[in-house]
Amino acid sequence: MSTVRGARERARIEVTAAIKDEARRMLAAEGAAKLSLRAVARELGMVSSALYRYFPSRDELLTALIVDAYDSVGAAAERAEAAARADGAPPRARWLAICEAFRSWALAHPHEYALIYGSPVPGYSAPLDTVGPASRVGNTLIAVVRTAYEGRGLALPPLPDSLRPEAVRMTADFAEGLPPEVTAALVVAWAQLAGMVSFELFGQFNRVVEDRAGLFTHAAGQLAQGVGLPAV
Amino acid sequence: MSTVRGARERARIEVTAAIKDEARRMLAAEGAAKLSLRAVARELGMVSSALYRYFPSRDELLTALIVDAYDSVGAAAERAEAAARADGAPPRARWLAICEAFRSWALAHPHEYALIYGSPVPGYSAPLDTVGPASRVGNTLIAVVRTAYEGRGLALPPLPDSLRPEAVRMTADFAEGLPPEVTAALVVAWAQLAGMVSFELFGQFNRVVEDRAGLFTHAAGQLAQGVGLPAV
DNA sequence: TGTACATCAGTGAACGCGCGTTCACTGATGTAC
DNA sequence: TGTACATCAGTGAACGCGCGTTCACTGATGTAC
Repeated sequence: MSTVRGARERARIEVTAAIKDEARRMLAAEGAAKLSLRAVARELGMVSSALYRYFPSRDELLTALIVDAYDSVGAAAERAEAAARADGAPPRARWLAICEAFRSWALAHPHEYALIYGSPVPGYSAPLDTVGPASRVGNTLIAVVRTAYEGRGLALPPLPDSLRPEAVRMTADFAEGLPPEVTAALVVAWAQLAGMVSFELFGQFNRVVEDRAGLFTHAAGQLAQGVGLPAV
Repeated sequence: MSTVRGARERARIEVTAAIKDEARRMLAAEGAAKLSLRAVARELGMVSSALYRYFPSRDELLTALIVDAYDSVGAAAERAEAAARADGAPPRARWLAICEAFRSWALAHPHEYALIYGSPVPGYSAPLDTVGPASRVGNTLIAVVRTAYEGRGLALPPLPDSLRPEAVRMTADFAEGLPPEVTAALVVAWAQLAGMVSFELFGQFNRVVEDRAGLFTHAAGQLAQGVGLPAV
């Protein structure tokens, strides 16, 4: 009954997926601003109004793509971490694995990256559905650092007194169990990690950096240091 | 003769400026994607075709805005550095002044920031005219660090052997006189600085960080450390 | 198992919109003699 | 200083385009009796 729903229901799922796939393809080819319902419908051999059976508006389609992108990069980060953990890698190596996975995903999906980490799409404001998926990469980083700190107490990153209340609040909000010093350092490291990737992807490294992979790996290691993960 | 050119020439300069001002205003209100020649003309009480006397296409207008934005943020960084230097501030304080000026400019001009440091405008590729203005902030950071290193030799940031050739090349290209270790650290720090600002501006800190100014200042200090600027 | 009705995916035409760009033009400003 | 011509800013109409969204419809799939 619930598994073998009628042809109608299965068709609906398939068409919805086909629409998202095609939209993703256009996103990759042209960017979010050029994504149009009409173009997607055209490519699918449907009439544009038919899409309204599946998405009530263009913004809803965009939201679905955003959620999918967050889930995609989140899953990539989680996979990389799990693989490193399965190899018995220490926390620092798992941190680096996540960083590399993040960059690789971004290079492979530049427009999806831009959609979620680039300038907001004008006139579009992300609904709350995106909050959960948006935090998957960050949570993976937090988890790695947490296990490192649970294993053995480590030297804490510096934290100015003026920032301590904020660090305590953030810890309670999404990094329970970590020292506040580490939470603050983590948030900074995460923003800086994305900064490296954004500069590479958005062209700021053109005519400046050539060995981008090398520079990124180096920076990711420094960031690991910054959150207190031991060098060896 | 060259100073008191005819009314025609003066008018041309004024109208060109008015067009750019209005375009900047629309950029601030709606973002780059919504910037249209027709809307600018409408707002200026002209007919849209008249703009073609001043800019041969929409892309040329965009380029002018991009160059202006780079110049604007570059000038802000240079002013902040000069003011700190005039106060006799040491290199670290001048570095921090630049960082704060960068963030302040970004918060005051979010769409201009997005235009130059956010996702590239689809279908638009920046011409070479933008290269010079684009490097003003970076050059200001380089200059501060250079004076610190010329003053007294300081502890060098770590640099893996595999990255040394690239660091040497970058040094020769745009940071002559610095140790390669510092050049590499500088490029990383610059990308990470922008990463902090982008996360704040593009909404990644929503529901995560509240004391954004505090976190940024802390991070900017850490970055100063990272390029070898002494804590005191 | 067969029939009557309800559901719903997809159609096709239309609405109203805004866009970049071209083109022949008019009329004011500037230049040469 | 005055006149004839050249330059050029701005006009207004038009071209061709693509967009999101609505709406009345047809016809196939599903459901109840």
